[in-house]
Amino acid sequence: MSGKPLLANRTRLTDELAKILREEIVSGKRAPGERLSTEQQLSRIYGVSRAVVREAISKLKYDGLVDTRQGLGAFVSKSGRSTAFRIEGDELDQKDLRLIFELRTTVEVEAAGLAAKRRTAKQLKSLEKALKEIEQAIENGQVGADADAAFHMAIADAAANHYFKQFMEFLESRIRTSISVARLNSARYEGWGALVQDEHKAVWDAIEAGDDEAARAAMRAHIVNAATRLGLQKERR
Amino acid sequence: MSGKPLLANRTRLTDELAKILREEIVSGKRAPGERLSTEQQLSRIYGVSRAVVREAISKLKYDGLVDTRQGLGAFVSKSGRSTAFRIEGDELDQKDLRLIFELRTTVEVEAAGLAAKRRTAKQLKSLEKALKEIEQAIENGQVGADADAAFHMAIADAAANHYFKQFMEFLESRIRTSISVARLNSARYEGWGALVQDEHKAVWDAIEAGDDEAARAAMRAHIVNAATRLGLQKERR
DNA sequence: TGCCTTAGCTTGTCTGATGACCTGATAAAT
DNA sequence: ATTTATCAGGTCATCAGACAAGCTAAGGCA
Repeated sequence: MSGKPLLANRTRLTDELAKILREEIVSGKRAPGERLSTEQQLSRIYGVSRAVVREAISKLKYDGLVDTRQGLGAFVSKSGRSTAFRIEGDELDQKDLRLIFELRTTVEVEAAGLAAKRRTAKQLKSLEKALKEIEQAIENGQVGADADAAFHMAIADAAANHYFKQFMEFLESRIRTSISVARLNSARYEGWGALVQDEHKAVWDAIEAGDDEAARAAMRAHIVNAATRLGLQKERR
Repeated sequence: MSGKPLLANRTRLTDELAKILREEIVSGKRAPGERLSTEQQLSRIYGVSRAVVREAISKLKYDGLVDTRQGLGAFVSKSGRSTAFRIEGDELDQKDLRLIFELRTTVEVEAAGLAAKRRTAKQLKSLEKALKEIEQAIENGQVGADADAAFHMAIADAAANHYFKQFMEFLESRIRTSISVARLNSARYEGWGALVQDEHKAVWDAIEAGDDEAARAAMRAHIVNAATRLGLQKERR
């Protein structure tokens, strides 16, 4: 007997309504500051319960598109812009991945520079530890993706700006699955791991020396090479 | 009687619960893939109604931290990390504002560099138009915040990377209110507007000339100066 | 064994009700 | 007449209970 919706493709009423309302706002159909219909009205208009309406509005409120005030109603917020930075979609195509890598490069390069200037002795230790773990992973023939991520996060720590760290974590986790896929398709060759480790070492040396310009250059080289290895861009220079 | 919460600082139960659950997940207390307590259990545990629990979970689901499946339950998503980048809090203090400015500087500097390399004739026109509008606003004695934002967004357009643009928009809108406050407290003096406009002009010149390094330098100088004017950092150099 | 049914749990949705909060009008006090 | 207190109505925030839809697993039946 059917039982079709085994997949999670069933759209919840809540999501549908949220999508409709969002469209109306971002398209400018509803002006900033304008008051939305009441929950009861929306409930009648779209033929759903008030609970669904509330959850839908809750989403928009969460994104900063609307503000609600008890006893007053819900209003389109002034800015009309989202207060969250999102990267939609599960599977990112090469083009998007390349663009995101561009953003990531920018942030991580600067983070390396800041780390060189600000790193504490303790943070240097963490970096060294991460470096050694990558080395071990490579020796064991593993990919070392986790250790690699730990190294980058240690740099973010040393940059002493938790917004950098949060954003780098976000980007990393967002592209992680796509990268795993790309990694499988990327060519491997003898000495691959040693090459990567040389790049890491260069970044570490610069950070230890407190040379921010060198750290930036080393990190840029590392990420550009990583992108190249993943087939995201042509060889550079 | 009380009736204390006349201010809008009243925290909704929904937000409180969402915050608690979020903490548990990002801190790793709840492992990826793990099943959350049922709505009824959470309802009992935290002493709130199921509707509140549902809205709280809905937020986490929206951020990609949990997945829910009808008849099964709610699960911490595999990555355990958010698919959205947020900056919480309404009023940001000077320290946070300074850190965010650091991130913003990084991204916008690179955007200016990319714009210098990629800008089309049409985008150059848009930039010029925005520049003139700022000039006009200054002549009329206005602050020209909107025109200024338009200029920066035009640069983001020219950078030909919509993730840069989205992120710049996000950061701009996120710190806008805080900046307005800071702006009121910042000292103004004769020739203030002309100085700012000179900085904009320098950025424009470099982008028009296609000189990415000059564009980066000019944008960096502009934002650092802007931060200084807002009292976010000491004079540099 | 292998298929099928069914019971029980969980999320999704609905309904109705109460309390908190805001606005605007009205009544009371000065 | 102006200000202050009170009230009524609308609206969101929260609650409680119920049913529908989807899933799992344990038994029942061939």
